Amino acid sequence: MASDVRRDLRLGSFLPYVLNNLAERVSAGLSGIYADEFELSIPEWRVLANLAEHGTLNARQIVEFTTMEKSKVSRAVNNLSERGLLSQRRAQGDSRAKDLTLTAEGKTLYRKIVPRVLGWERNLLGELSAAEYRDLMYLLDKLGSRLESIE
Amino acid sequence: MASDVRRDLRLGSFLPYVLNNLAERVSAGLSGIYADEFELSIPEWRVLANLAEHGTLNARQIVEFTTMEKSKVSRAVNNLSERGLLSQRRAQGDSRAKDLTLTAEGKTLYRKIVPRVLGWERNLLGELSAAEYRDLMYLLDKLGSRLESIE
DNA sequence: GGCATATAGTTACGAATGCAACTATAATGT
DNA sequence: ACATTATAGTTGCATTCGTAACTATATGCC
Repeated sequence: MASDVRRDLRLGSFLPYVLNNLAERVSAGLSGIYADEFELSIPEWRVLANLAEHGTLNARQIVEFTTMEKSKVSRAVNNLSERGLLSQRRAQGDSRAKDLTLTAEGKTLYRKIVPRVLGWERNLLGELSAAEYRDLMYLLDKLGSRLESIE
Repeated sequence: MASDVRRDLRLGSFLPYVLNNLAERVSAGLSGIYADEFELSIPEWRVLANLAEHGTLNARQIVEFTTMEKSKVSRAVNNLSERGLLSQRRAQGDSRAKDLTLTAEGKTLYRKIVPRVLGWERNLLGELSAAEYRDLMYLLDKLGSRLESIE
């Protein structure tokens, strides 16, 4: 209804602003773990985590999962590859694509990081009840799908 | 309780990951407006919006409100100043600091942008009820304060 | 088959970023 | 008053980033 239309902008209740502030601070806090302790950049960590979760992927699929730029993904993949954390192999059906898979070393590193980041998340969520957590994830998901349909 | 402790990481329900993905996509969508139509970078828009909302501020205060790097703020302020959108004046009590205020031109630009970004937000929030919106903001706020206390 | 178009991934290059060092001024302790 | 430490803001520099151009391969169409 028309009376609901806000005419002035209050940053404190402007969702994009609140969301971004929070996300950046969460990201900074968390990346303290994988940057300082495991020498992974944020893009590298995201590639590692997606490969650990989904198994073999190519770069395009990682782009889809993470919404990172394909050049960013390309560079992160190369860094991880040089460190021996993932292996690349030309895809069977399409020789433009490369199948990316974590090496044993990559999986081992991942398994070391997981409990640390889950612990950090648990600490962050400390004050939320299970119901609140569910609500939050539900609402964020809803916004995510909405965003897709916008464009 | 101990049985609640997750041992494996699922990115789709890992809050930092979900939050960041969403925030980045929201930011990208929104910045389409002030970048393409008004030639403002994200840091410039944030400085502009904070000055519009809070009146005169110095750079340190903008850093506090936005959690941006102070060098980022410094450069955004200089750009806006060169474009005549804000004016700087040495602070009365402290001659290290500069009081920053939007010029008439800055305020005019801001007033042009506000309805566009509010419209965009309204579209994004389309599917959320008022109660859901309240819950979401409440939960994000709660996480924000929690984050402060973590460090 | 052969040409046009689409896609996977890389890379060159200019712009933006973050950190640390720096200048200038203020506040504090003795 | 003087030395020490803290703070406001700027800037140099190396790194990271995003865009666009590029190579190579695949797909669709005639």
